[in-house]
Amino acid sequence: MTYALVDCNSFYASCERVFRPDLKNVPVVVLSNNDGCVVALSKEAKNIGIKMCEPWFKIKDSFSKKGGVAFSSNYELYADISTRVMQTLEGLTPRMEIYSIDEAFLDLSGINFCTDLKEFGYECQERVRCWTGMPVRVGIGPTKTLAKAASYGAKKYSATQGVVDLSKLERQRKLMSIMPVGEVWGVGSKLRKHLNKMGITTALELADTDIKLIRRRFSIVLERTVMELRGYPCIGLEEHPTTKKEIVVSRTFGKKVTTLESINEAISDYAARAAEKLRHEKQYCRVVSVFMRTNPFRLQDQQYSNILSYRLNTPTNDTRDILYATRKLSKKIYKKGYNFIKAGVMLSDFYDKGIYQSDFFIPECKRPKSEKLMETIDKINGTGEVKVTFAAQGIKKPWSMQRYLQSPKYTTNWNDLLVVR
DNA sequence: TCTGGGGTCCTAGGACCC
DNA sequence: TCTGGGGTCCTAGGACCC
Repeated sequence: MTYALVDCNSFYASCERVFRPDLKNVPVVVLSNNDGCVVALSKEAKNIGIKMCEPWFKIKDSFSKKGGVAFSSNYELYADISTRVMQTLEGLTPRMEIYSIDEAFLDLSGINFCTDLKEFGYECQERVRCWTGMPVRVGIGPTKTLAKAASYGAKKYSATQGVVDLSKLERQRKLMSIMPVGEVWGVGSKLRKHLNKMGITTALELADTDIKLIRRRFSIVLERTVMELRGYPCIGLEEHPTTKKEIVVSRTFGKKVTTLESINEAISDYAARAAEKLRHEKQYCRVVSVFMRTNPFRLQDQQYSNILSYRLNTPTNDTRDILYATRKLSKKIYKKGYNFIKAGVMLSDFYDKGIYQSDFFIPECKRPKSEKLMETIDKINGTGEVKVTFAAQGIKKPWSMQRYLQSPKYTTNWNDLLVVR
């Protein structure tokens, strides 16, 4: 096998730059919801010492003084640019897997017979840059884990100009010998600490560790990672997205919420969004859960966190059924006298349409014309600004998130089209 | 004042069955 | 004196990913 991992450089920050060429060479950061903390940063921002996940309020002043520019998250823009990048890549290979909003695995089997793989990598870069304005790097290897490692090398060492080919064993071992084990795909902070204690600090040392020992001390997951590092593919290409097993919609509130009424509004809003996602998956759910919690960073506040589930008699994807369940649940777990900062809705136990075991003793109560109604709502809400909502979702939504620094939706809203004077 | 959101997979342990 | 063995299913929790 030969895989290529195509990875966008500082994806969100690069998206902000696509329509703002003046930001070239300027430190750029993108913030999480409510302008909470840094979730993406350009190379220039890294160079002036900004770190991933840093709370914005702590670095705001010094960052602006150094000439940096910050943006609130603009997911409409990022999703659209992502689609363009993926469409461009699809033209370069017969088989590919969209792995995340900013990464794709390409199957290069066969391509290595017609062209030099490194050359192919540069062609990829050039085409994506030309067609979408997005800078990418390309890592190539015989397994997905090695392709990931190659991408790490391409990011870390500028001499590679963003393309690394690990087809050859000696190249694999050379890079792995200088790659910290924590950078390996599948090794997180907990595993890293554990491995370090055993004296394993580089990717190469992990690759050379006895496989039986790995299986005994850890699990089959790490065993696969080790085999992949040795060049034996254990993780295949997933071309077609699988149906989801759960759907979560949760948000931190723009400001603290104390009354059941407001928290109910927020939860109903998330429930409606979750139901919409469920219908998009063409699935029906049987279990609905609700959770809410206070702000753990406010040590002076009384803390409370709870989650509760409700099992419906019949799987549904009708927003009204889900709203009924979430209303019951939030009433049960809500407690007076607490400052809530976050809540969420979770849907699980999915079924395909009409395929489920119904209860012998409880008569089914199907809502009339449910499908047509939901379809119509989704259609209206999918077209633009005008939204049909349920009364429970509230009107003013004082709890909704705050985004003070958002860029225009250049590619998805007519009013936000770029104007050139 | 102020700290994100959305997923998957694996394992251990308990309940329960014959 | 002495109390088995084998299996499934479900759930919670932990780890990882972007």
